[in-house]
Amino acid sequence: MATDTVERRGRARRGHGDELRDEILRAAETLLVESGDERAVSMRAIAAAVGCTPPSLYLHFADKDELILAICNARWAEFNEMLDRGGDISDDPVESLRERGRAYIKFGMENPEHYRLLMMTKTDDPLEDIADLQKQGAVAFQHLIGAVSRCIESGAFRSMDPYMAAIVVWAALHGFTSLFVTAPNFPWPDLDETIEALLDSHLKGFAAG
Amino acid sequence: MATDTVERRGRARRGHGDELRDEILRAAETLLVESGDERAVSMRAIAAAVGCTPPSLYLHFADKDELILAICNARWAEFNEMLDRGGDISDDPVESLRERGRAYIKFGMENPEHYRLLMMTKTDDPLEDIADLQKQGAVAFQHLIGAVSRCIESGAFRSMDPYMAAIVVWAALHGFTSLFVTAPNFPWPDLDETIEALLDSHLKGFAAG
DNA sequence: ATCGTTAACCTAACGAGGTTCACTTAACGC
DNA sequence: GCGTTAAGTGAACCTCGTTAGGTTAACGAT
Repeated sequence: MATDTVERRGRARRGHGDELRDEILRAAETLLVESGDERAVSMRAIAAAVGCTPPSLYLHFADKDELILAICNARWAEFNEMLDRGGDISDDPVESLRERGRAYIKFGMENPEHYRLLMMTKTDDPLEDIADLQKQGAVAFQHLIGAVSRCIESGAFRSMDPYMAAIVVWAALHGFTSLFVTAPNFPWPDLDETIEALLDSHLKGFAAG
Repeated sequence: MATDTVERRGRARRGHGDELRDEILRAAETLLVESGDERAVSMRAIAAAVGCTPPSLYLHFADKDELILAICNARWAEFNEMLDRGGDISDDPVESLRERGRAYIKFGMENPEHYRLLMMTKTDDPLEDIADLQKQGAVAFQHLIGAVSRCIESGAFRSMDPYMAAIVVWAALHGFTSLFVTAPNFPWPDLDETIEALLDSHLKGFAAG
């Protein structure tokens, strides 16, 4: 746990106190990604990386949870963007859903620590605190419902409740992604193949007829 | 965080030092279930609940991780038993797989904290430490592969790699369970219905023809 | 130039957590 | 009774999140 203390950053000019906030977020994220371990992201380690003292963090975040939440918010935006880009690849509704699924799993596998924070951390914080987070998650889910709905409307999928179907798809994507993130050393078969099998089976299960 | 200090337990008789080990595990498990929060399970809280001092815990467990691991091991045994009981309900392979799935989700929903520990905690401990745990998880997985294989052999499922298919089923079951455990306040549709939809879609996806 | 105000920080400390080390106490065989 | 030793303490160390209160430097006004 090499607490890399960096030289002290100079004081910000008046009216520019918010600059510290960004530096904190960047440092925390770097710490998270490089260590790959949430426990390495301590308030003290963040402060050391930024070049300030721990109490200074509290000028911008009420507590550690809020700091972590801020990181998550930023990542959700990126996540959503990736998913939508995936969904936009094809005009065919089923192929579009498939690409959305690929993008989902890809994001999780490439950003395991973020995925863990976003999707695998229990949130029993009061609802106001995580309103933004919920909103962004809800957006992702709404888009997924939309993608499924288009498959149904196009006649490719049998008639079914899109909400329910979206949950089933989400469960499958999240299930594989979170298993992989949790146990990367499991003897997974070829990953691309697995992903396709997973998507195949669902799309067949939903197919009309 | 009412650190319920219980009256001090008497010293065990000579040769019966291991009795403390069981008391520790029971106390830790009670603490985990009643608080529903992993953070409430501190070494100090466990010791207080047992009626001994924190250092005494280290007579039986090398560190906290090992203690938690021991709880997991006990629960895996129970989990596996539940799954197999579910699988034994029917002679029809597909229905048997379905019951196995129901049992899986049921266990997770009824034991959220245990499920979180068993299936959602990253294990980058050296492999020796978690060998038992891996073994028990592997047993569960082998049984699942068996259940899927019987579906294929019976002709109910199309010809496919059972290993791959088992992973797909596992991902779906784990996906729903872990989502529920992580966000119990999400507006889930009727749970039984969701479970059936989830299983239906997969079984249809695997169906022969 | 310098002074007062105040935004932007820091020092020191608290309590809780995991863990360790040196020490004590009580159960048993003799 | 008496030594041996299994079975346990007590006090401390270090890290962590967090807070209360003090300090300092950037700026506008004079």
